[in-house]
Amino acid sequence: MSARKAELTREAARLFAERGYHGTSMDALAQALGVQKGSLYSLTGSKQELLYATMRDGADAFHAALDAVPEDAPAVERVRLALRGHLRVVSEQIDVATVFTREWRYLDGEHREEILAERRRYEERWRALFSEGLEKGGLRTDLDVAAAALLVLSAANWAYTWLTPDRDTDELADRFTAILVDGIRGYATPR
Amino acid sequence: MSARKAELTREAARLFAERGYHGTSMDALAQALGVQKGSLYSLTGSKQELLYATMRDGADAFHAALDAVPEDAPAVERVRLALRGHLRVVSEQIDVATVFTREWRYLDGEHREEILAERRRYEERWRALFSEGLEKGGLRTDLDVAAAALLVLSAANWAYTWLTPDRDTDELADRFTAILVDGIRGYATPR
DNA sequence: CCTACCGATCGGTAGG
DNA sequence: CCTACCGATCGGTAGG
Repeated sequence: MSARKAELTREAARLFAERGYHGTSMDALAQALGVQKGSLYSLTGSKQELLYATMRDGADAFHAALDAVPEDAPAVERVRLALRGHLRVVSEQIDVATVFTREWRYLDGEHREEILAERRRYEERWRALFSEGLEKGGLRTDLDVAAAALLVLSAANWAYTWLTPDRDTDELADRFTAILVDGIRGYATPR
Repeated sequence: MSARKAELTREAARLFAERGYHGTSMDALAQALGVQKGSLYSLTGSKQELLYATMRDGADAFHAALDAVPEDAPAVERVRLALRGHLRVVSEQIDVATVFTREWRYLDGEHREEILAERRRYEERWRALFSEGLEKGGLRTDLDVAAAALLVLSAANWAYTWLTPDRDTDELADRFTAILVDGIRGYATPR
């Protein structure tokens, strides 16, 4: 992939994140790159293709973050690292993460099905984090695994709306984990 | 407001939620109502006005839900009821909640500022729930109030993507609260 | 990478 | 609520 094409893909992600897919015209995209609209079509086949490229980047980044979580670590530790990984992707690739999280519905045809499958698989892997923790021990035995996974992943999926580059995402992930692990109730809990 | 105008607003919310503001044409909206496009303009001044009407409905519904949380209840109970209220709005007005949560950025001018202020105020009220709980007691004294509010409200804000009419939202809110209150760690915590 | 263009569709209006 | 229309813009293409 040429440097120019990479530039186009990056700029497309930025505009799709800022104005939405349907709110971004090929003309605006061309202006952002300093060329005429027609010139874009030597670098990409269509606007849809640019959306799909961003989606693939997002799916790959989020799955790679989960791949880095060690399988043999304690359950609570795995959740902490998974959350760190997710927030790090959002922070370092905010445009890609935003488009992946919010604009997937504007994909057409097979690409839509493919990305939807990636999203489902990602959620599935998060649920496995909790269900494996329950099996191997480390999580309370009466834990509602589905609800716990839904709670954490929901918070993670909303992060693109408030994460700014200046925030320490690792520390924030650890704060979330601390709340999630020991709760908010007001009496001493065992350390 | 005539019944016909209410129908238009409802249908606009539905299409904005399904296809996004920029992905919904006035022609598609007219078709959904079984009239010609030009006829819509006797019921509304513009497409923006329809977006704004939906936003107002959303802001009013979410704030009304928080109004119903008693001020003198214990902190944990207030969080539980606030979460119930939020999820109930999402469940009962899924289209309005979706548009309010996801499409506010496509509002122009003063309406945009107004709705943004409503959203900020809503978040502020959630944070107050936690900070008041910390002051009056009921929450652990070492709680990171900002992180706790961000965690819960983030999860709530993502709910429009997975809440279906068949789910018992009150029960789900209670499950979330249970996890949040006592944590997920695997040893007995005091009841 | 540009110029010039395609048919289709956009939000909105006039006049009835 | 309809018909007929407005200028602007849409994604995309041809030919260079």
